Amino acid sequence: MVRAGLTPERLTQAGAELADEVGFEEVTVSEVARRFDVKVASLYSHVKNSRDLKARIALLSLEELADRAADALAGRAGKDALIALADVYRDYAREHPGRYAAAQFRLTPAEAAASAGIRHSQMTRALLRGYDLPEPDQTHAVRLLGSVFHGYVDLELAGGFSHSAPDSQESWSRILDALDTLLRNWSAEPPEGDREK
Amino acid sequence: MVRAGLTPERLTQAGAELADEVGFEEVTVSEVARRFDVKVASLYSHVKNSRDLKARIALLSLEELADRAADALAGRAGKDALIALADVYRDYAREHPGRYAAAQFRLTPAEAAASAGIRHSQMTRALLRGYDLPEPDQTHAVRLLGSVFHGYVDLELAGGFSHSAPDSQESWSRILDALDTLLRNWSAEPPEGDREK
DNA sequence: GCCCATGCCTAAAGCCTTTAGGCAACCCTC
DNA sequence: GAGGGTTGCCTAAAGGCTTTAGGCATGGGC
Repeated sequence: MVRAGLTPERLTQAGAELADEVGFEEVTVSEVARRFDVKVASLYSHVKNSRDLKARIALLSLEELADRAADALAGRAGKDALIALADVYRDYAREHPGRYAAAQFRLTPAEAAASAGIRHSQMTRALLRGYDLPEPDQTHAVRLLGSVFHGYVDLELAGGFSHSAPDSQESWSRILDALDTLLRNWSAEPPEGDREK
Repeated sequence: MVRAGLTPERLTQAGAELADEVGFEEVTVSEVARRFDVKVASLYSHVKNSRDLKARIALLSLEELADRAADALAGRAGKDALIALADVYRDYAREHPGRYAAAQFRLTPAEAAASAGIRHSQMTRALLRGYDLPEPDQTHAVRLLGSVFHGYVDLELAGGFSHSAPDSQESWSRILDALDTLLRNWSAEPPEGDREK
């Protein structure tokens, strides 16, 4: 019998495609095996278990996303860069919903440390150089941007903004405008926290 | 043999507790049955299927969250209200991670329409009354707040901000300050979109 | 006190995961 | 080019979750 030529990479790739088709949660070792026309047990020499397969898909997705982000950021700065980066996340999520969901997979600290996750925060930091924030604030801003990008994309994917005016693209643009303004005026704010609670 | 007294409500409640213990994804009809010391098949007279159970947990969580939000908002306005509402989401997610995850469950449009999801957007809108935004912008702002709250809480829960300075509480406060400023100056921005792309 | 409805049970099929052990195909060496 | 070892996929099997079908007994109502 002809060998199927399974490798962790090919399985991961197939898993990623499957994720985009049926949703990341529905990715199953069995279904991947079926797609290679191979018995399920065969996959277990290439992948530790179901969780391992999913983690690999997550790592692949983070990598792809980081590559796109790096591309988008090249040669841009300021608001231009902000919009470009934001659109990378949003577009990726729309093109590859399963992979995007995979990118949210809970990796172990060790896996996370070795993942492209690092590149993502580095790129956000690079982006923020254009806004010139002092250090503690830069981290706050990184977290803010991460939250908005992730939160918006996630809600949009969940169907939160569909079929209700104004359309999502408009909100997205307006929100990015607002973030740009916010970042440009970040320091020019009420001197210190007069926060309650 | 003594009857266990199963009802959809008690099953949902048990499911919610289970979710907080083991994670929403891991909630299983079998495990809930085990907790009632009852055979699995018995649950199927009270709950349509696994998906139905999860949807009920989602609805319960949305309801609880909305109740808390309503409480927190009562008698507050402006930044005070903003912080109170934001903290409701964050605190709920930290106290009940499983339920919080459940609140993100993809409901059908019909279920969503009948859920407390509506109350959530209404409350955000109520909160924004304190900032007095004209209509299209109000919707944009609702979406922005939803994105930040959801995004931040989600990333924090995923462990994104743990073990790295500055601590998460500080970023959270700073981000809410920034949002307040942003909302107060929302209209006072660059007249019209000079956005590219 | 009887009777029916309801509630939980047994049984069973289907699908997924994971491990163990086996045979055959491939590659490398002689 | 043949032998031999390694690697790759297979069969077998156990265990878990889901879901449906059909049965018996409990418990409330008459």
